[in-house]
Amino acid sequence: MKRAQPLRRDRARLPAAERRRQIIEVTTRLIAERGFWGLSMQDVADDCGLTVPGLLHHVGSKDSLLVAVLEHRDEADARSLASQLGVPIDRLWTEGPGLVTLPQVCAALVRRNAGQPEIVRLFAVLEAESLAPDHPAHDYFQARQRRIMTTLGALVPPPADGRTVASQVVALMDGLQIQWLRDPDTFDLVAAWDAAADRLFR
Amino acid sequence: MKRAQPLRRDRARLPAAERRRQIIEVTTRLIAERGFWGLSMQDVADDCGLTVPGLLHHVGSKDSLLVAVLEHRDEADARSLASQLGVPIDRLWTEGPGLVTLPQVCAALVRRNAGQPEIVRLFAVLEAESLAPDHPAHDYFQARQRRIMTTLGALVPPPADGRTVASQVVALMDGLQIQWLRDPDTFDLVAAWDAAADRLFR
DNA sequence: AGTCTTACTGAGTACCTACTAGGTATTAGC
DNA sequence: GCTAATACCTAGTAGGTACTCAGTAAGACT
Repeated sequence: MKRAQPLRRDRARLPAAERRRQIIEVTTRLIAERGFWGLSMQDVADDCGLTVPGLLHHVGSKDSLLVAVLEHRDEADARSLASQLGVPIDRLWTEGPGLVTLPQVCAALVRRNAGQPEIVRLFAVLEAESLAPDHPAHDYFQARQRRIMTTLGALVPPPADGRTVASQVVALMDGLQIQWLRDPDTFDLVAAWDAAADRLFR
Repeated sequence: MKRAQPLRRDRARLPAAERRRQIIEVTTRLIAERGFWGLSMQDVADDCGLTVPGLLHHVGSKDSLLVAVLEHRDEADARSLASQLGVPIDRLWTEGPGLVTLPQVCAALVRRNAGQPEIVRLFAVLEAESLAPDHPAHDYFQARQRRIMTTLGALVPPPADGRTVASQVVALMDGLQIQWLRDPDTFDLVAAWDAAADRLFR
């Protein structure tokens, strides 16, 4: 992580990996602002300090750029969540009961999200946009929802139905996040979640 | 309300009011599918069986078309909700305690929404898109959120904090609706809400 | 120093964007 | 049946869209 922002306009030829990281970072921000339909390759290229064909050289197409952004996020999120809970990444989802509880995971998730509003907005916008079946991220988000429901549901102790609880937890988190994003200065996401969690978990 | 769907392609000259209704109906569907950034006047015109200038003759501009759609929805929703609760429209929000309870309003809302997935999607997509400050519906949704919080919060009995509860209720509804929209065939919105409401309201 | 790889550009394609100006033709009122 | 209002069209503007092709030059390897 060197300086990412003060990019040089005058002929900055970067190694592919670094340029790709920059492109994904910029795209993440722009999708959060305008959605995927509203994203233009021109804008991405401008913010990276290169031309549109130069951008396409790295990402191939607009659709595959979106996929790259999503995959990058999932990877980073899993890594961060694991370290925040003090659990090795490969044990994050495989272990069912005992290792971590659902309230713990949620608290960690919310606290992480509270620090990166742009990423949260990216997912909020794409989550809604991708409801349309022909959206390039439609399948991705459908699979993601299934994955989240099963993995979170597995953390719920037997008496209650795991999927139902997971569904409510996810709904509440998503909804609170949107309210927070609309009014980030006066709405305290962490406090709102903790209050809601008190009600939801018995 | 005559037949709205089988529109005639061959020179159908409609009175302004009727054409406007059709335009709003079509636009509602298309925004639900693609968002506002992804909406094109050409598509709206095509689905109405007229040209783009013909469309602009009625709505003026793309932005004002969006405003018209939103205003139309609010109006229709208020009317429907009032009749579903057996309350006159003007008394819907003005009366605080006693007339209707929060769980009642929520149950009515969810049941109505369960019957119009396209409208729900319209709001889900626009709600996320309009988080960006330069979105034409940004102010509208900010005002809407404030309005909903105060009016729903006023229905909560004194011991609890109205705005907090309202915030949780709205979050849960929004979140469950998205999950439902992603999987409308197997996800039962009304059942999911009733289960969640049981947990949330004591 | 020379070769190979590759990050990147300039020019161009085919098409879509919202929107305007000015006109036509259908309808409503008298 | 005439006139006025208006629903709608054709043509055009100025600009944006993703993407392709062929070439240039910077860096790495030998």
